[in-house]
Amino acid sequence: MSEPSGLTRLFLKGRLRHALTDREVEVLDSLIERTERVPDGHVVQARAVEATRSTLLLDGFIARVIDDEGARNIVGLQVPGDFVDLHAFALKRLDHDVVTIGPALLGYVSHSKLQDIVRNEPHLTRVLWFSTLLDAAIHREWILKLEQLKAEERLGHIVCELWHRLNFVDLADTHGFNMPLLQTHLANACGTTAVHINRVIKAVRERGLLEINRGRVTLPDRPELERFSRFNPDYLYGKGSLYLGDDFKDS
Amino acid sequence: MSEPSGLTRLFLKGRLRHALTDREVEVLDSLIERTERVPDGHVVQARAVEATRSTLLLDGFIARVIDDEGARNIVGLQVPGDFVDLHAFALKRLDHDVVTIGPALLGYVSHSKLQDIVRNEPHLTRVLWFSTLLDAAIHREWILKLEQLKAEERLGHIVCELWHRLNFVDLADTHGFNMPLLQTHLANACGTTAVHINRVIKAVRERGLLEINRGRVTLPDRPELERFSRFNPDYLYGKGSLYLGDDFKDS
DNA sequence: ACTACGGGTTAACAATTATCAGTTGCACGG
DNA sequence: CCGTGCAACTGATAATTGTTAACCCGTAGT
Repeated sequence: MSEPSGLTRLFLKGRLRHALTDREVEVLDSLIERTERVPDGHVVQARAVEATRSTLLLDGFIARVIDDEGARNIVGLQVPGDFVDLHAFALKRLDHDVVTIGPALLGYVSHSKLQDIVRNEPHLTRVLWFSTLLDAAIHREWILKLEQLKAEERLGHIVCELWHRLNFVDLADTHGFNMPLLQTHLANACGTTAVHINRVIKAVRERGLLEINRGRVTLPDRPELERFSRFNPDYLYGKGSLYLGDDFKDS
Repeated sequence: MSEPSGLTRLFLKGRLRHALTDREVEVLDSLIERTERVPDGHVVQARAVEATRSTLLLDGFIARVIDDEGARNIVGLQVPGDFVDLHAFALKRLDHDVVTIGPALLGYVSHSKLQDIVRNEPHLTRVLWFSTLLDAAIHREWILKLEQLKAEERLGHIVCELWHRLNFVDLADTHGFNMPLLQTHLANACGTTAVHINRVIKAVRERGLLEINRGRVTLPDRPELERFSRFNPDYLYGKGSLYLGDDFKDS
């Protein structure tokens, strides 16, 4: 089950992974106690329930969801390599649900093992901390997007973000990427309605910037889409971005 | 300068502070190396600049700001007791600016001292981690608010949030609270324009739910405003909330 | 083959919010 | 005292988005 390649090989790939020593990578891999394949709509971690483990997303997509009077609202998305509820380790109970979109492969890490990391591995602890704050940086960009952009730009923005995040883990190609999100999900994540997102998808397609069908997203002219959506990938802390320096050489 | 009461006495007050031992409180207080009074608009930590210290907000208000083509957009607010750029310790460089709104009193903590904490104080480390994730939880609620609510409800929501957060640190009273935010700032944080927020303020005032003038916010009927704004304070992880259990007794 | 269903699509109309172009009121410096 | 500047406020109009109510089109099941 735990191959030489390592179950955690996508964790922070394209970001801070290079700051990990070989030993730390081994420690990380040894954390995963069990993997599980789960179906669409599986609740990985429910809000308000005391968490005793955290989950690495090995394959598939996951949404952070907050219920608001019956409606399920997406407040975040996760892609393979993301430690989807690592923050449940520090928070103990989440304020939201973590739910799969489409089937997914999960790897579980008990909090007692994380506890050992915090006690014995200061550098690794800091890297784990970093990874939870990466989500917060993405949250902030979503806030900006929702405050500032109109629906067409929001759609472009989220698509660009997904492309970059998938590209970090080698799941995107120059022409686009695969994803299981329905128009409903995109609408939800863009703070608009299914009807409107449909119009918007059409409009952006007619600009020649974006194709979405049957789980496949095509970006005929990504640079132009990024310009159009006022997208700048720096906030993703990718290698070479403005915000990811060489500051992790030291402990 | 460092009184017996302690400069960090507001940190996590009303939340996890009770999980700290007396010794840990002492350690925390010893972190503050220097305090400084700064004017309105002071940049506490600039984006993309390598951070060597973090800042505790002792008095005043602070905004998290992202520039987008000249416009400064507020993506978060901080109140006294908040460790406003603690996440710069794990991230090293921030994706946004941290800026005072009105004059403020700051307390500085060097990252080398935080480094010592991470090495020697696993429980305190986890509490600090918790405090950064609290901001992420607030980010998520803002995302929900921007996705779901209309301007009147957004305004009510942000005001309710501020009341609760200030109440944790004893800076709110039953009738309201003081704050230096202008209508421009509120508009910004609600993802709307100054013109529109002005109309919205008027409308909510006419409902008898809210008064805002000259830095004073009055809430004649807070429970009703919370209902109106679909506000539920659980996400603030206050004592007694659904999400803050007794899970921190252990290390 | 027929039906049910979920997701995508469209049109007409209504509600919300942005934009533009001001006015008012107050505080401050000269 | 006057002028300047900033914040608050307002009206008219345009743009964006929401709502409602459909229809289309595959796929799965009977």
